[in-house]
Formats: sequence, structure tokens, C-alpha cells
Amino acid sequence: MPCKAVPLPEQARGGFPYPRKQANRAAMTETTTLHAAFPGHVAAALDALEAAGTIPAGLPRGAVAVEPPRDPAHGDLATNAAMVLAKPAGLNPRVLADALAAELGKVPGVTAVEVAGPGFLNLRLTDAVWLDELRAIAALAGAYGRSTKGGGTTVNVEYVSANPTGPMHMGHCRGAVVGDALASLLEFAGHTVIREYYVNDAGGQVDVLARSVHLRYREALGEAVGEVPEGLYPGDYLVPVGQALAEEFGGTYAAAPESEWLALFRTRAVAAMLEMIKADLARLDIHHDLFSSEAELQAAGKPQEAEAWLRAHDLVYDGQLEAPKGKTVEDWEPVELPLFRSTRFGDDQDRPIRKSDGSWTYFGADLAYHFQKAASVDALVDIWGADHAGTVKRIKAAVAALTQGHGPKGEGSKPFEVKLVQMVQLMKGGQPFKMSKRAGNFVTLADVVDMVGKDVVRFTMLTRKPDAQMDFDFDKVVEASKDNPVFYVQYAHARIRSTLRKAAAEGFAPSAEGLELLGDEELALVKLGAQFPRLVEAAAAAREPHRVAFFLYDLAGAFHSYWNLGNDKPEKRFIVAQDAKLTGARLYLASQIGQIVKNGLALLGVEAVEEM
RNA sequence: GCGCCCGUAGCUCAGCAGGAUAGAGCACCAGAUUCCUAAUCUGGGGGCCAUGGGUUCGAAUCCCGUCGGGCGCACCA
Repeated sequence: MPCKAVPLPEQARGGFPYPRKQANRAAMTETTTLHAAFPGHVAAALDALEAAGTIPAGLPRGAVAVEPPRDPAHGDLATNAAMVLAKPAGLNPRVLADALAAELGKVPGVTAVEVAGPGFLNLRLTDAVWLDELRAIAALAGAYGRSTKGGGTTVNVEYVSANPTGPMHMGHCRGAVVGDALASLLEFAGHTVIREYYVNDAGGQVDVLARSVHLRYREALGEAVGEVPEGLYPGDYLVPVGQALAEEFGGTYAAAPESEWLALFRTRAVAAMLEMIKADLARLDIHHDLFSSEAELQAAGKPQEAEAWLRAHDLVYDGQLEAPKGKTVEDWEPVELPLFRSTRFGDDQDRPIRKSDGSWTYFGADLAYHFQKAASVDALVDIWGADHAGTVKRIKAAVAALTQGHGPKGEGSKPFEVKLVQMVQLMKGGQPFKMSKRAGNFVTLADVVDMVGKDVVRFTMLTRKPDAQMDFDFDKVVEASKDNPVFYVQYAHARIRSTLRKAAAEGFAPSAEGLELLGDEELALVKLGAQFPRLVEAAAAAREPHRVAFFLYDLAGAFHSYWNLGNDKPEKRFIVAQDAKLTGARLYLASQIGQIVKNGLALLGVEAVEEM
């Protein structure tokens, strides 16, 4: 469908004033990490083979990987290049592997190249290469692991976006933490990130909120309101909102018709709820750059513009919805509504953008909202709860359409991903705990954070992949908090810091002077730590911050293991009083491992504590 | 009925854009502390990666079917 002739509305280009943040640039010294260097070496070796005519030019190298083998006995790095390229090159993997091995053997720091298994190339590196990496960590410090892979492109991450009808509860928690950690991760991986919260302040739920507040307002004026009627929010958190309105307006709206106060109360109530939500998020150290209001979006006429544009492209038409299948709806009757042709982009059904009363559906406004967002950034990521999974297709369809994509998968459109975080099953003493905002028996996020702490909540939410359901048992998390992995990781950092303090008191300082004294056990720690930059890039690309948490757990485990060698063998301790040079080198190692832990925890928003 | 997600050790979960012998924690068993923080560590048992096909040099990973669990399925948000 040709839709390039009609330009986008101006507003969609300029739109909201998105704050442009400076892309965080890594300290661009000469310092290169090993992980960044070796894929380049492999590529250069392949170039050399091309130049020599061993392999044809232009082979697709996308599948070539350079990574540490799972089994350390296989060396320090392995590449599958020969296996992947053998077929397109029309060569026996073995022949190609041998040729590549000869090239890679010339790379400085490579001591051995072995062809193994079906055609893996296993590289062994000199200790000096790893010691250089250690120096690189020291040089880069807080920037170690930072990547430029994102190329400075701007990514908008929308997360939380809870309805402003009450405080944050535990159901919101996972998306909040995952979204926030992802935003940090993307920043670290070289993107400019906008953290955005979409405020659904225009729908029916906020009218309910306004009415609920009106009740509290009358209550504050001395009226006996009794039980909060069915259909209104019963939570106590609305009491102070009602009181504030009573103080400000006295009895003016007590008996007035709804039309006189609804809009006012809605505005006030939403503002109060947003303040509450911001405070709740602050407890988790979550701070959005931008709160976008659905009501303002509508007031500014954005949905109309989107509709007009879509109609001009025959992507919105007036039609009838099909009756729902597979379940009977009592009072279903066909109506004609403006429908977006989401089926053209892979959805099962065309979707209404306005209700029969002419007002916007959630989707109609959301579509315009995404139109806005897409206009000013390079890529969009939404973090949604799995209960909204059913609406993913339509919004993806909308973004594809509005950003000029074509085909069932929106090819050519603005990159847009919806990451679903699965439900958190709240448990109490092994029993499921049902929450309902309407019933008012929900567990607030604030309560839980106060109980177990920000770090526990954040880390716990990041210790499984987002697309798996999880249980969150209060009793377990509170009681067994010492078994919580977050302490294990924090402890590693605290131990390191503590050791450095103690060493300083005894006159020792980290020093790169005697690094060659470090042995295999120490180098194993370096090798594990050196994977951090690689991990950051992979986690960012997959939009999976939980990988950082698992990596840190592994790194902490390796550190604790090494530490305990010193229990039986005093000569393995960090501080070896009679050998200042060795002590300096080990402290240097410890310091760098601590730095990596700290950098990783920073991405997760967890404190790297000095002591425990 | 349809769509999306999940199914890996007794339990809770990892498994790095398919890669070499599938890992960790908890629980269970046996050990380590006059010593840099034992909130730690060492060792042991325990798996048909739900299941049946397919793709290929190679599958827990990708594709299809089946079974089991979760979420959603008119104008709600």
C-alpha cells in the first residue's frame, strides 16, 4: 500500500518535548578490553584468508562467535568460524580451521591454536593478556563494561505506567524493576535512554477515582458516608485527598451535581495519586525522565491527527466488530465503529479506536501516544504486564502502520518491542495471596520495600527471566533474607572493600607491580570477570537485565571460593604480610573484581555496600 | 474455540542470538572457622531437558503436533 506520498503530521515529528540526554560516552582512552579486541582479530584473520584467496570474499559472518568455552580445558577463547563458514566457503571445516588457525597464531598474546571437535578453534592466551585486562579494568573503573554498541541511538523505555488510581502494589513491582534495570543496561551499552511513564488519566477508571475522592471529601466535611459503595475505591489512601479538597473548597461541591466537580476532582485526585506513585518508585530508586499524560495527549488533539492520517492511508475505516468467539457475551450487539486495520499487520481482528459515544478507546489514545514517541526516538521498548499480552499485536500493528512499515511484521518500521513481564504470584506462608485494588486488600510496594529493603526487592525481581512466572513469598523473603542471593553478591563486594581497608591499615596498597606473581587461581577470577563487557552487550541486545544478576552471582561465587583457599593455606590470602609485592598484586586483583561487582550492581540499582 | 508465555534435579530457577560431558541455590548426607568478615567454602547423591516428529555437521535452544500450567479474547484499562 503506497503511503509515502502523504507526509506525517507536523506534530508527530516535533511532538512532546523529549529531553535529550547526552549519550554517556565511555572514557575513550586507548584502553581496549579483550572481549572487544578478539572478534576483531578473528575478522582480520578471515580478511587475510580472503586476500589470500583461501575463502571467497563476502561470506556472511553474522554467525561467527568468539567466546570463552564452557570447559576451561578447551582454552581461553573458542571460535566456531570454521564450522559456520565451511559450507558457504565450499570447504571442509577441517581445512578451513587449519588455515584460520595459522592466521590466528600470529595474533600477539595467542600461545596456541588447536582445532578441536567438529571444527572449533581453541585459543590459548598468555597470562600477560589477562593481566592487561586487569589493568584495563583499573583504567576504566566505573566505565569497565560500558559499550558503544548502541551507537548513541535513542531508545525510549516505557515502564510502570500503572493507573493513577492508587499506590503501587506488588503486582507493579516486577515491571518497574525490570524496566528500570533495562534502561540502565541500555544506557551502559551505548544508547541514549528516555525513561517514560504513560499516565492513563483519561479513562473511566479515573472517573471512578474522582467519585471515590468526592465521597472522602464529603466524609471530611462531616457527612456520615458509611461503607464505601461497590464500584468505588475503598482504600484509606484517598482520605487525605478528600480532606485536602475539603479544606480548599469547603462545602462548595458537597451537594453539587457531578458535572460541576468531576473534572476538578479528577485532576486533583490524579495529581495526588501520581505524587504517591512517584514516592513509591523513589523507594526503589526509580525515577522517570518523563510522565506523559493521556488526558493532555487527547486535549492536544493527537488521536484525531493519528486517525486522520490513518484514514488518509485507508488504515482506519468505519465497520462492525465481529462477535467475540469462544465465549458468549450477554448483551452483545453489532455497532459501527472506526476500526484500525490491524489485521494487515498480523492481528486477528481490526480494532476500534473510538467508542460508540465518540470518545477514544484506550487503544485509540495509546496508538497516538506511540506515534508521538516513535517520532522522536530511534527505538521503542514497552514493558508490560502479561495481562496485557492480548493487546500487543494491535499496538505493534499500529506502530508499524504509523511509522510506515509494510507487511505482516511491520518490516521497515520503527523498531518497537513489547517486553512482557509475567505475573508475580504473591504468596504468604506458602499460600497464594490474592490482591484486589477494589477490595483494598492489596500489598503495597512501599510496605514490602520497608520490610525487606530496596536491594532485596530489586535483586529478587531480577533473578529470573521476565517471561517466566514467579512466586514472591513474603514470609520466605523476610525470614530467609540471609539466603537471598543479593547478600551473597553484596558480601563479595563488602569483603573486598573490607580487605582493602584492612590492608591499608597495615601499610599495603593495591599495585600492578607484581602482577606476574598471580597464579592460575587468580587468573581464573580475571577470566571470569573479563566476560562482563561481553555479557553487558548480550544482555542489552536481548533486553534481559536478569543476565547481569546471574553473572554477578557467579562472579561472587568464584570470589568466595578463592577467598576460602586462604582458610587452609595462609599463603593464598590476599594479605601475605611477608610478601608486599604479592600482596599488592592480589589487592589489585581484588580491587578490580570489586569494581566489576560494583559496576554490575549499579546496572541493577543495587547498592555495592562497603560492609555488612 | 483462538492468541501469547511457560514446562530443565525433590523444590526454586540459570543455560550466554544451536556448539564440545546440561549448571546453581535450597533441601538431604559428610566435612572446613586459634586464620584477610563462616552472610563463606569443600565433597557426595540426585535429570528420557513434558512428549512425538522435523530441520543439520550438532538441538534443552529453531519449526510442527500432542499433553500440562499461566495470562488474555467485544467499545474496560
